[in-house]
Amino acid sequence: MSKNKQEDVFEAAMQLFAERGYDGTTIPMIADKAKVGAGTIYRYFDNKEALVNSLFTKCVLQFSEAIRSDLPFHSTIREQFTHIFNRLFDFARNNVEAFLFINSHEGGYYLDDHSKETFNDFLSFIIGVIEKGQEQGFIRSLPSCALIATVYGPVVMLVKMMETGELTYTEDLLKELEESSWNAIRII
Amino acid sequence: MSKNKQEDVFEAAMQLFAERGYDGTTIPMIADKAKVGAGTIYRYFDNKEALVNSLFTKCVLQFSEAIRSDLPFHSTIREQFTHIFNRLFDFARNNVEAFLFINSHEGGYYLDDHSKETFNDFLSFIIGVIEKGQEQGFIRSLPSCALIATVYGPVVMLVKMMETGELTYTEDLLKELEESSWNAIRII
DNA sequence: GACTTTGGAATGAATATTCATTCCGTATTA
DNA sequence: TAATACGGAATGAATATTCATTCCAAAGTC
Repeated sequence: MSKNKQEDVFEAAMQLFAERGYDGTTIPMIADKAKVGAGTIYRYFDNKEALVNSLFTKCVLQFSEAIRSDLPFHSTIREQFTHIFNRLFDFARNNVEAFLFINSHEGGYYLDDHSKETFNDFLSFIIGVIEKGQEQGFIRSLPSCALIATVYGPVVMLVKMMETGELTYTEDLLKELEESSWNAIRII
Repeated sequence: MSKNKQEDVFEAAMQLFAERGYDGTTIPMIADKAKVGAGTIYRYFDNKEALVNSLFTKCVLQFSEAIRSDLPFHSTIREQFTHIFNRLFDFARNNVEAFLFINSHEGGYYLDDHSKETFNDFLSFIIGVIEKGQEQGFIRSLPSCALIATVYGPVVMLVKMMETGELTYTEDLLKELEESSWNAIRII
């Protein structure tokens, strides 16, 4: 029998939300998967919405931390890009459900202000890096959100493809993808 | 009073599904938005699943047709790429809901074989173009699905951003984005 | 140490609510 | 007028949420 029921609920909810979406997942489904009573979930969370918001911020913070930690601020933009791209992919591969959960629930009508703010804080950090690269003349002068889409958009799809088995991860593939992404945003 | 109720239902369902997802959208919501009675929906569709599948294939076929028509088969790959990229963006901008609906529902557990097949047919066409480009030595030797992710992933995010007002469309932006996408997949 | 008390955690059956689907009286059309 | 389309209330199933009860580990008592 598990010690930390809240963690069990988080884990079960994350898997189900990632797979079936917020509205496609019922509280009994979560309870079953977490092996707790349905009522137990309400000891930890006010309601289903509070659960999804709590889980969302938790995942975003983990994600943010994974990308931001150890960023080589004083290296070249090219090296910073490599760091971020690799961390992004590492996180996505090691936390597939969390990554897919974040992407499929970002923008959901059930997210509260705190969830949105947490996500935007993370985006601001990335935008900062991009703008420094642009000032230094290495990165295309596209709107920063367009550059984020250029790099992040493919990663989301690629991770889904790896999850379904359409695509197999190798280190060489990662290197190719990184180069490809860099070519997309750099000034050539 | 509208003449074509089925079309009204399709339109309302598409908007709601695109915004709130399949499970987050109720039949009464669709009926209200379409200004028909809930029962009327069942005159045209067996049930909610039949509706979403019918709408999905309809949207995919429109999308597919928009991309495939007039493709300059005998021009260079670079020109074919321009054609596809521009058509893709045109379709997405002129049919935002259809485009977002397709992307957020592709892979849904409620899709039937016919829906999946329709979508895969379209993918096969794109893969064909990619492989020809690879044979000719213009396109990176990445798995074709990875190349699709590289081009398509950003478009999905960009269209969402334009929808929320984060990003504003201009012809120059489109040109920049096309160049950026091409740089991502071409052999440099 | 053995026994009792206690308070919070956990449960899952019961309740309240929402939703897909049906049904039937009315309106429209041919 | 007969046939068909329509609307929206009615129905029953599914779902979120509550709550009376059980369980259990730790504290208190002898």
